[in-house]
This record gives sequence, structure tokens and C-alpha cells, in this order.
Amino acid sequence: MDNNSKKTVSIKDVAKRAGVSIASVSRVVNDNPKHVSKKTRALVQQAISELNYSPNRIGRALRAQTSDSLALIISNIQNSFYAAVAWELESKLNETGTAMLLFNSNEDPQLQDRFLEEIKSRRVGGIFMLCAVESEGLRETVKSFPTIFLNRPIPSIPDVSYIGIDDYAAARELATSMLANGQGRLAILHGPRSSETSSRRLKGVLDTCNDRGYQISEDDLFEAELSMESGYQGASELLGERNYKAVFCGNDQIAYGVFRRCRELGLAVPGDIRIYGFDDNPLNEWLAPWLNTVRVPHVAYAENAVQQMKKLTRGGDTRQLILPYDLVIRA
Amino acid sequence: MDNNSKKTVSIKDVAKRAGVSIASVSRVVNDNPKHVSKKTRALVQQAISELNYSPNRIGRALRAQTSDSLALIISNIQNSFYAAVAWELESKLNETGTAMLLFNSNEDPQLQDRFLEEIKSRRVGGIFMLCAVESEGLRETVKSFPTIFLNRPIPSIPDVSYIGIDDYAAARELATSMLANGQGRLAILHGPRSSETSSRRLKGVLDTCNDRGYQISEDDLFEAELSMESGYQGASELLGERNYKAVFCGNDQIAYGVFRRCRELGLAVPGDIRIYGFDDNPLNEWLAPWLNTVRVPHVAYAENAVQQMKKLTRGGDTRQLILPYDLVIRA
DNA sequence: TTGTAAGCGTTATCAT
DNA sequence: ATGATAACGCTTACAA
Repeated sequence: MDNNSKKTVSIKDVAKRAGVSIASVSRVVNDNPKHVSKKTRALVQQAISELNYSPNRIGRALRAQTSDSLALIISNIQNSFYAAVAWELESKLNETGTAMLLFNSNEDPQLQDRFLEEIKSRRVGGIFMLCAVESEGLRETVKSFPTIFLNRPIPSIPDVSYIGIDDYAAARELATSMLANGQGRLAILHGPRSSETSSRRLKGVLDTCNDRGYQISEDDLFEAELSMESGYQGASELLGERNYKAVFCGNDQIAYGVFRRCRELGLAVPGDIRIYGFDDNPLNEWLAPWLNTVRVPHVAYAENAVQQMKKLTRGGDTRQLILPYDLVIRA
Repeated sequence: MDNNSKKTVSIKDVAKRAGVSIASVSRVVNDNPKHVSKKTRALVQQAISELNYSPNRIGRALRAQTSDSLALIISNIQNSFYAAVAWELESKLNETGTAMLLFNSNEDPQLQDRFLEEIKSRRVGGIFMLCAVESEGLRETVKSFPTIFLNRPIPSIPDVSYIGIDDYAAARELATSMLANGQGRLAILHGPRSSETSSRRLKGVLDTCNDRGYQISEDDLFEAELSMESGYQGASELLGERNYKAVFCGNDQIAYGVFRRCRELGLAVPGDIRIYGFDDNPLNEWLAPWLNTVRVPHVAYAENAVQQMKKLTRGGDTRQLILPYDLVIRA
């Protein structure tokens, strides 16, 4: 029978029960190098298990001025690739007993800044920015706080830790494959120019087309948000009137929107038109056999991010990490 | 120019700067009913903004014995429907300044128990269990801790707060539609019997088939895990040899796996075979026009969960909430 | 090896 | 209306 009284059990209770000082309990709990006698240790451990004691992390955090938790700010909850990264991060972190706080900035600088304040006031150990937007608070944050940027750098905030791929090169490769396959006209539904990642991808395609003497007119371009809805809208404007043979999309979400529009227009994919995306969220393998894309290594993102964060919180230097990607040509 | 010294600014600094006591600062910060003179208030607010002070939530949490954060334990990070619920919860919570801690139990009772301990030691305000598994720790937790079960009840742990749909009725409706449409043989890839949700769905189909005099043999059943891989495996075993006209799946993830297998077998969906799922994750609308399913109201889940949690933490009573669902017949 | 006590940042109680 | 102070649970000098 548990002595299930209402009070939560603290280090003091354990000390009393074991007949030692709270310092000794603390030492046992933290396996402190300062040796504790076998006898004391046994006493304490006995008491701990009898009382079912587990240390209060709030007390610990207050004392240590840091809590063993990290925060992730994601820019868009709808993007299933981002979701995949988030989940990977969670796995890696919880393996090591670090809790993860989750925030969704929705690409909104003000919201992002609010969250940054929230996070700091919780004495979180560090922040992962999965696609940050430029903001005043962010600029301040990186100065004094372990911060790792994932997948999207902010050019005006240099010298921070960053993990990503070479978006320009990847876009060039994908575009090359696209041009090798198709003969007809080409539409480009790129992401926001304000996103460095999107800009690099766009530049990659355009440069490649240019190199091959391939004509891209302004009319073939559409600046989409990184969403299915926006992809759908872009496709609605561009497709149908002209006879496109391929669509290059700034990311997979946009591509999903395009796919839907093609379905409505009765266009067969890839029969009538080919669709190219970017990111390759894990669901594609199951649901989107028609999608050609660039596989961004989200598992490696998470692994490296966690590792880098560890170093950073120990006072290590910031570091830029460019990981390899894969071309995924499905149709 | 900011006085950007290294120290973080505490209530003490504000008090000194404003020339008042820390008690006064606290009162201003918390807008305490105990009136503060206009003059003092102004002084304090001035100091606060000059120093850019924001209260340390760890100190607060230690004092209050509770932190303004909640935890979500999700059973499977791969399930995109669960992900959708998680994101909705995050939105609703962060609107109110409550942070969300994220954990993935992976349907593992031991891991779940570890997380429950973690959570309690962080003095989190309450827990959302998005598909819990039965475990000793859970049984103890619900006794002393605001806990809300989402989407999957645990029969051996009654009288807890629960939000879900009538899975049995929904399965009956879906099965009815399926039988109305198809003439041929029927396969059932249900979820684990250990999951009450899955069991109810299974019972719903079987009862419906039975009512209509429809023959289901043991050979047409497959107990799948709630994953695409398992759905794929089940489809590999069942499909091909026999000429099924429809597959009923325990959830959408399973259905995705079945879809992939059908593609490999050259079976047209819905031409050769119809696929039925459960949950309707938001991506379906874009990527899975072939999928018939039950739309579980994930937004309403989140709204009600947050609302119910508020009441619960104020000492309110537990409550079971059964929300309406929608049939989604796409093909 | 062990214990005492200071201090982390708050809030609430109790005087004033 | 305001200020001093105890307490929340913990870790870590420092003392013994």
C-alpha cells in the first residue's frame, strides 16, 4: 500500500526518512564525484524508493539557471516536412531526457518574437529555428542564446549555427533532370523571395534554364506561399490556358496544390504534365508516386541539430553545416 | 544603447531601479487587486521597460508549484492525423501563453511511464494523452493529475476526461456505405485489438456485415498495427490471391499502405478495388482522392481539450465528450 | 564523509 | 499603500 498522502515528496522528506542531510541526498541523486559512503548511499536510495521520490526539476532549474529543455519554433504547422523534422527532433531529445517545447510562428515575425520572449523567460537551454523569419527579437536572441537555424538561413543574421542543404545546387540538379525529360513549356511556382531558401531554389532553376537556352518568361512565374492552397491558386492562374509540360514548385506543399488542380483540369500526372517539388516528406513514398523532388535529409537534420546544440550549450562555436541531399525522380 | 551586460535582469533589479520594494514590483507585474498607487505603478513600469524585464517563469513556477505549461503524449509520430491534432493543440495553447511539451510514447507503456514521471517532475499543469496505452504509471497519474484522454479510451481506467467520437457508430456507417457500393469480397485490416478505438471500429464493421448477411471469414481479417508499413504488409498477405472488391482499414495510415500495395499489383483504386479508412487527416483532401474515410473532428478535439483542461485544473469534474464525425466518400 | 546555509526569482503573508 | 521576509526545492561552497 502506498502512503498516498497529498503532499508531493521533496528532497527534505527523503533526508528525514533516511536520517541524513539534504546535501547527502542531493549528492546521491546527482552521483556527485564527492564520495558518499556506501552506507549513506544505501540509506538514501532506500528512502528514495520507499517514498517514490523524483527530483523537482523546477527547483533544480531555478538553482541552475537553466532547465533541461529546448524549444523548437517551426514556421508552419501545415508543412508535413517540417512536421517530420519536429518529430525526429523530439525523438532524439527525449532519448536524452531533454524535453521539447513546441511553438508555431506561422511565418509571423511578431509571433516569433513573442515566443522568443516566452522561451527565454522559461530558461530554456536553447532554440531550434525551423525556418525562421527575420525579426528584431531574433537578432537579439542569437547574441546571447544558443540558437540553431534549420533549413533556412537569415542572410542579415550571419555567423550563427545553421544546418541545411545546398539549395541552389539541388535546384540545378532537379531542373536539369526536368529539362532532360520534358520538351514543352515550363511553369515555376517558387516560394517567397523573402525566404533565402526559396530564393536560392528559384535562382537554381532559372540559371539552369538560362544555361540551356531555355526561355522562361515572367508569365511562367508565380510567387507562391509555401502552402498547398497557394500552390493550388498558382496552378489555377497558370495552368489551363497554356500548355505546360512541367511545373517546378518551391516545395512539396505547393506541388500538392498543383496536383489537385491538375486533377480538376483532367491533366494526367505525369502523362500530360510533370510535377517537381522540394523536401520530400516521408508520406510521398506512399501517397505521391507522381512527385519528383529533392530529398532533404530530415533525420540527419535532427541528429546534427541535437549534437550541435550540445556543443553550443557547452560554449562551443557556431557552425554551418551543409548536408547532402538526394534527387528523387519518381515519374 | 542597451546596457547589455551579461546578467539577466530580475525583479530585484527592477525594484532597485524604480526605488521601490520587490513586493511592489511583483504587485504591478501581476496586476494584483491590492492597489498600487499610480505613482509607484508608473515608476515600476518605467523601470521594467528600461531594463526590458520579463518575469522568470522558473521562479514563479517554484513558488506556485505549477508551471504554465502542459504536456502532450502522442502515441505515434508517424500518424499524420495525430500530428494534425498536436498542431491544433499547440495553436490553441500558445494563444493563451501556455507552452506545450511534446512526447512520443510510440505505443510503448514503459516509455509512456517514463514520460509521465518526467512530466510530473516538471510540475506541468496537465497532460493530454493522444491515444494512451495501458500502463501502471498512467493508472497512478490520473488519480492525482489533470489528464485528458483523446481519441482512445482505456477501459480499465474509467471515470477520466475523454474526448472522442462514437467509433462503433462511425464504423457502422462507413461499412454500410461500403456494402451499398461493392458486390465482391471484402477484406478487413483492423487495428490492434488492444486499442479500444480499433476494437470498436472492428466491431462496427463486423456487426454491420453480419446484419446484412454478409460473409466475413477469418481469412479476410488482418490485425495490423496503425502504420503504413503494417497496412502494406497486410495487403501483401491478403490481396492478389483473392479477388477483393473493397478493403476496410482501421485507420488512414493502414489505408495508405494498402494503396501502395494496390499500385504495385496494378489494381486501380477505386476501379478494381475500393479503400476505406478512418480519421481523415487533412492531407487526404489533396493527396488521396481515392480514399473513403471517417472525418474525425481534430480541430474540435483541440478546442474542447483545451477548454476542458482549463476547467480540470480549476478543480472541475472529469467529463466524457463524444463529438460528431463526418462520413467522407470520395471514390 | 557529512552537514549547514546561502541563494536562485517569485509570490504571499504580515507588519507597518 | 508599501516593505520586509518566509517559503517553494534544489545545488554547492564551506565548515566541521
